[in-house]
Amino acid sequence: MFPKATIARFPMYFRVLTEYNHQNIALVSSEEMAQKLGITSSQIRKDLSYFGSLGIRGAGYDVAYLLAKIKEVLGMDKSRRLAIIGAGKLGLALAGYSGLKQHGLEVAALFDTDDAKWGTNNGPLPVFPLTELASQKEKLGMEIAVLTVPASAAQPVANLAVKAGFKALWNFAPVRLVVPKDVIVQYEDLVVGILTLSHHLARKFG
Amino acid sequence: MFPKATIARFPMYFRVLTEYNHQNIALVSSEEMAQKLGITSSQIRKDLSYFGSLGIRGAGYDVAYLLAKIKEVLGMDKSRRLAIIGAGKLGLALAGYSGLKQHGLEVAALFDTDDAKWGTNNGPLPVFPLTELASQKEKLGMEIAVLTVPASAAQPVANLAVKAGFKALWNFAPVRLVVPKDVIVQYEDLVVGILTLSHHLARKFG
DNA sequence: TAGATTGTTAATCGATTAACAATC
DNA sequence: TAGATTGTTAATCGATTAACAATC
Repeated sequence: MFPKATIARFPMYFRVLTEYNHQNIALVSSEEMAQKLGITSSQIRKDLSYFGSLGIRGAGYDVAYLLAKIKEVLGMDKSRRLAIIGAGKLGLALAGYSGLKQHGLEVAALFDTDDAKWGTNNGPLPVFPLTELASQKEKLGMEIAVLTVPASAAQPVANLAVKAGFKALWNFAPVRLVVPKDVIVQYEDLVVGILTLSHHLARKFG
Repeated sequence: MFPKATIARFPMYFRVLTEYNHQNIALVSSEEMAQKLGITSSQIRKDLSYFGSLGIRGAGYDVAYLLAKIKEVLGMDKSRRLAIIGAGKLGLALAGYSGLKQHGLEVAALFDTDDAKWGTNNGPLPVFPLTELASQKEKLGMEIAVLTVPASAAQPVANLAVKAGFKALWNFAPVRLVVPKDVIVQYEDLVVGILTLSHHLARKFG
């Protein structure tokens, strides 16, 4: 629909606009934002233009208005609830990650097959048996399933999430998932970034 | 130098080849890998071609040879040591993340300004005062600094890392860092993926 | 040799950027 | 009106894909 590179930059726009908003700056030009973000002002204007004529010629962009628009595009106008499946280190770290809440995302519960993890001992959030995924989804109104399980468990867990009615999966396991085509999967591969660095180091220093 | 999209796919190639290797499969075609990875065989052949003529016409690719080559490209032939700066939830989760070790990356130590975190109580790895960054870098041979600190601390911490001699930074704080041009920064923005999902949900269901 | 699959070219697709008319 | 900055077009750049000659 919209260029995915454009959508990927919106969180960055959201943050810079939030900052301007806190500083009570009412108007900002694409050039000012570009400088701050290290990209071109053309790119910002083009990205925003996909969603209408959001600025004021000769003046810039109204910070509050643009912020509202960006929240709308990113689905942040409504608080989205997440289910984290896999209460291991990564799952628990994400559960406590403040960046999620700052972007209107709320972890509602964790799930695990390991009964030693069930309950509310691991932090402020409850860990439920994986078998309760479907019922808790309805009860707590969760929309996105976060997969922080070992690679071998990812596909079966994805099947359960699909059966439970989740239409969006955020998958941290390095495994291609097979899902019905009305279900979207976002893959998060943490090693790509650091291996890119490793590649550059190897090129430069061996 | 090489297309960054190509380098970003190499970790995926590494994993699929490791799997073939474990299954004692000696030869594999670009088409077989493509099916498994959900991409085109053209793309695989093109990606690999940047690094030489790595396959055997009519036969495919020698798994062990290609694996060695990919490790070399990604700098995995030598174990790279990481310093994690910021022993919060995310830092500790990364410290214990098995995916790093599986890709030849070794967390050697954590650093924090909070004296309550110093020592070896948080797990198998020591947490040092941030003031020891430079001395421990030399002692432990760390090359990559991982920034898991709050946004407000990111730039000062990056300055310290640069002063300590780190030439590669893996930055989880949503902040553009200013560094000398011989220092590479890889930005990791965890909210991009999930906000992309949120965007799709908003489009489809409101 | 016949069959298979690579490596590479050329075409296509998508994303970025420069430039400027429109307009506040 | 004069100055500024948007929104949009066209040019450029980079990445993907199809097709096929080269060759095992």
